[in-house]
Amino acid sequence: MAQVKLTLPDGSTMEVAAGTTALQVAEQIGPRLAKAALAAKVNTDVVDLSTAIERDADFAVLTFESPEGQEVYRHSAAHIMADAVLRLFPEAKPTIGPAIAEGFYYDFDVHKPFTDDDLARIEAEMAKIIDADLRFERQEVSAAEARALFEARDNSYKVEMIDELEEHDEQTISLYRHGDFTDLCRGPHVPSTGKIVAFKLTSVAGAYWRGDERNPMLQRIYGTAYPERKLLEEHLERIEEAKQRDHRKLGRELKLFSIFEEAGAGLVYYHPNGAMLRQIVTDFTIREHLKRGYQLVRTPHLLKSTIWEISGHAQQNYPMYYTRIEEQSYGIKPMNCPGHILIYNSDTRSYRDLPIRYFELGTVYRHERSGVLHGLLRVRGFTQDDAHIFCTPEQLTDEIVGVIEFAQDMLTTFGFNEYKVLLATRPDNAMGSDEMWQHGIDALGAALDQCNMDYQIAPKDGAFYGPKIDIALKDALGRLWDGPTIQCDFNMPERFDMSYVGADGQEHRPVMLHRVVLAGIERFLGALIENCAGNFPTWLAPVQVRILPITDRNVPYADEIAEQLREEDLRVEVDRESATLQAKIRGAELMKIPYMLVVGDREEQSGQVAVRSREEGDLGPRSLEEFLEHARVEAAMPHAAR
RNA sequence: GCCCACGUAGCUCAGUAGGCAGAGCGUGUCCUUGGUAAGGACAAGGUCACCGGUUCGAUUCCGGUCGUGGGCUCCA
Repeated sequence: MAQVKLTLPDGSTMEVAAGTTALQVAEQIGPRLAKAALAAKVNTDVVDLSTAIERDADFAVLTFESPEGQEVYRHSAAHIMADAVLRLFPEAKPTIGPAIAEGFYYDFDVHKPFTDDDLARIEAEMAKIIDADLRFERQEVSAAEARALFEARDNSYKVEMIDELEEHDEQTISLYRHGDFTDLCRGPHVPSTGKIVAFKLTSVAGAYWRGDERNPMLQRIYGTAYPERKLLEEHLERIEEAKQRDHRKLGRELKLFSIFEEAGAGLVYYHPNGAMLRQIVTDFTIREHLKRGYQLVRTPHLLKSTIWEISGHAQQNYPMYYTRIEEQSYGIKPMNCPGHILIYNSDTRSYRDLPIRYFELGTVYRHERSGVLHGLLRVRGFTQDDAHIFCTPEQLTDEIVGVIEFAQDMLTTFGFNEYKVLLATRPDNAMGSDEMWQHGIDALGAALDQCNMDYQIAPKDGAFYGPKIDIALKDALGRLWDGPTIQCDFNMPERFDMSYVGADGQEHRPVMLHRVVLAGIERFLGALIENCAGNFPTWLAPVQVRILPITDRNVPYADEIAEQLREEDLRVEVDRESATLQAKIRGAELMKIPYMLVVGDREEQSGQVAVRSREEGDLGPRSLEEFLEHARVEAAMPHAAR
């Protein structure tokens, strides 16, 4: 019998008889691996363990350790869930059910939404299916056969998917069956339902078919699955811990901000601590912009609606607010670009002036739909660290590199190490010539490469007016929120007839870049709070030092120390409560204040302070000067890493 | 905006099968003046989100509005 040569992930090779299944290969490598095996990877294809290997290939056994293995595992769990749902609700129509980052979901068309009680029943039914250890079997049929199968079940969703597969020239349609449940599915799957050890259905939600709100709303059940009970429990604990870092919870506890129901959804009120935090962040941002050759500008919140007609926002029905002043319609700005363009256009610009970089902490209002509002992460009124760069086509790549580096520096300085970068390309409804688009995309891509950024292409995800780079930050629960963005704009310069005089004495159209680094300050603060769990580094902490007098006798000394620290521009407060030292320490710890200075009779006599740090606890007594030497450094605004 | 769940004291939450509303924390006063994460006593705090309906009577049941949470979509 013919032998085939397999190259394993460690680079070693092994020979097996042609026709050997992936599972048999795993068994030959080792019994433990075979037991943990969920699927296999042959060259670049992820396949069932029952797949026979017919020719030489790169070969890897996939376990739960690998992302692909997790995906297979959870996708199989989704099938089991769909089976359980159909057993309990025979009229339900399964649509799609993929694995996602931390679990899986399945969308069903049902007459009545699922309740929490239903989830428990579905879980119980899933347990039965798992106990029965039913084999997952792959079956390949023609599109016609597949269509007949799902038409018989009156499942138009699956029929629609089969039609699309056919359009994409798929030769055969694969089905996966376990027990009496058969689903349209590319696969692969784990060998049998018994492989699923620990699972939990976490929530029900509405979701539109294909994510389009014009389509019917389906009922989505979310769940997750792990090969060990312990891993599932750890996952659930992680979620609990993440909830402790939720910026909405910390915002209340640390007295940072409020959103008042009676005053309007999505509108933020900063309390003294939050306003201080915000001020430090924006002061820092302004300084960093000035360092990088940006010029500060400032534009009004109201512009005549005629401006929004020129910009095109009015015609596009951009979700903005309008008001009337003496019979004139005004729009409340949802973005700052028109204002910056007016300033640019107020004078004749030469190529020698470019690039021009206008920067503004611009407060904008957008009518975000009620269902999407979320703490500070999605609001209706927010302030952007917004800039517009006007440059020549030749300057474009350098300008983009400058912004990417700026964004990297700022994210690093604020402690964000995890983010996702997307380069969005031309959508179907785009305006502008192919050349312009290609120039923009090339410039963005070249800049990303020059900055050694890992990025993914988001095809057709650009704005209609130009391609863009989006950088997304993660919140406590791992959800992504758009942060820095750099957008090329081929539309506005046309609409506002912008120009500069070139070296040739002719008028030219400048290239325009929209960019935000922190993005929405509100959103940035929300992400910042979650990222550091409210333990702001000393330079950002709204209160840097709290002085804790042990008895009322020591209050005047505490005040004296506070005065000296304020002279040094430290943010200090004195705890005057008639409470025990323990209680005062607890209070300061709960407020996550970086330094506590305990002052009692002993300190008063020696002229010292007893330092306690949030991170390191009791550091013992020292002179005020000694504390200050250290605190001055920590409290100083950093120079962005670069 | 759409689907589901929810809205009781400043916060976290009990409770009322329709009959005068509860706890802990926090706050105030008093006592206590203490040495590195909660000292004690007493007190004040609620049109049970808002508006309407059913009812002898609604915080509780029904409808609407506003808001919140988890999703969908969109976006900084």
